[in-house]
Amino acid sequence: METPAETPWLTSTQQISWRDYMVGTTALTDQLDRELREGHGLSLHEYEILVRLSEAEGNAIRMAELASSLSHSRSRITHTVSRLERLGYVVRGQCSEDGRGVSAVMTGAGRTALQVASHTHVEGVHRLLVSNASDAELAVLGTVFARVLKTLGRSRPTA
Amino acid sequence: METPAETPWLTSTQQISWRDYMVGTTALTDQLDRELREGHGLSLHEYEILVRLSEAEGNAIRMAELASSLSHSRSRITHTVSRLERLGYVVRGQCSEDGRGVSAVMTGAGRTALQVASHTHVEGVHRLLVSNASDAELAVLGTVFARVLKTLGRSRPTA
DNA sequence: ACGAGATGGTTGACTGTTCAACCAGAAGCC
DNA sequence: GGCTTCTGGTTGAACAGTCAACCATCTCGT
Repeated sequence: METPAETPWLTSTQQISWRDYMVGTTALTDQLDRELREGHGLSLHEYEILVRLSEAEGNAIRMAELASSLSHSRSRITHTVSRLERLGYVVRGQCSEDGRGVSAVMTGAGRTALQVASHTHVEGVHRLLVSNASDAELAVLGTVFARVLKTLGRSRPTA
Repeated sequence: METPAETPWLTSTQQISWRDYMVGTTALTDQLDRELREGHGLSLHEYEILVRLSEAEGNAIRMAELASSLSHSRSRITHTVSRLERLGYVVRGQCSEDGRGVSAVMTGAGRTALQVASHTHVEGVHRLLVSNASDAELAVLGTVFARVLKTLGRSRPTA
């Protein structure tokens, strides 16, 4: 922990890949977020929450589970869900079986908003990312980041 | 623009890849940012700016160029450079050849801070990403996002 | 040479995220 | 039962980023 020991410097090829990835990801998420906001007044993060809810049993997911499934902090989820609640797309419900628990539940309006917005979103993902990668390449993205997630394991923020 | 025409829905395989990528990227950048902050009081974005400056002729780059090379808005660069200036790692300089131009110039303290922080950063990138991908896979990341950047072309924010 | 428009950069208000502090309920221990 | 500790969730302040408005300078057409 004291001496950095041998720092494993990246080769210049690796550096270039890393940089393209970093900048490209920034530009991509920025653009998707912008399109969703302009078209539907919904941020990309809000949209992702609605997607998770739409797939869940009873359209309900507990806050902590939402947090970990998106790699967001609990406090961030609290704020974002509050916004969605203000929009009328979600309501909070008490969780049976755990007195502390709170679950976010998607409303009918939320489902409708999601369905409308999904066209914009999916079209964007397709145009910007999917059409720029073969199925094999896209699969590489997926598996690499699945490994990253596994490496990070439970070391995610809990504030 | 009116009818969404045919929305190109993703296959479920594509969806899984997309989601792993999204969540994994969030977790990865979050972790790298955290390590840099805790170890060196520098955000990942600030660090990236210092890297660009360290590679530039005279350790100086114009604000707009910095913005486009990082896919950040100009206003964002203004704010971030101001922070770096407050830290003493950067100073602003008038740009010869263009009266409007301002260039960020890295100071000696900035170079030192960058060198120290680079161990943490590179070690993190290696541990979390590089060691989770073969060279070929890493290259795929790079080329895919290079294509994404090309697709986005000059449609990046300019505010 | 001059006006119209594009580009470069900053500012200030607003929105979103983080962080630390906090309360409430659950779980484990004796 | 009554501690202690851990987990779930919220809160409010501080901080980072966006957005729109703004001024200055450069560019180009005429």
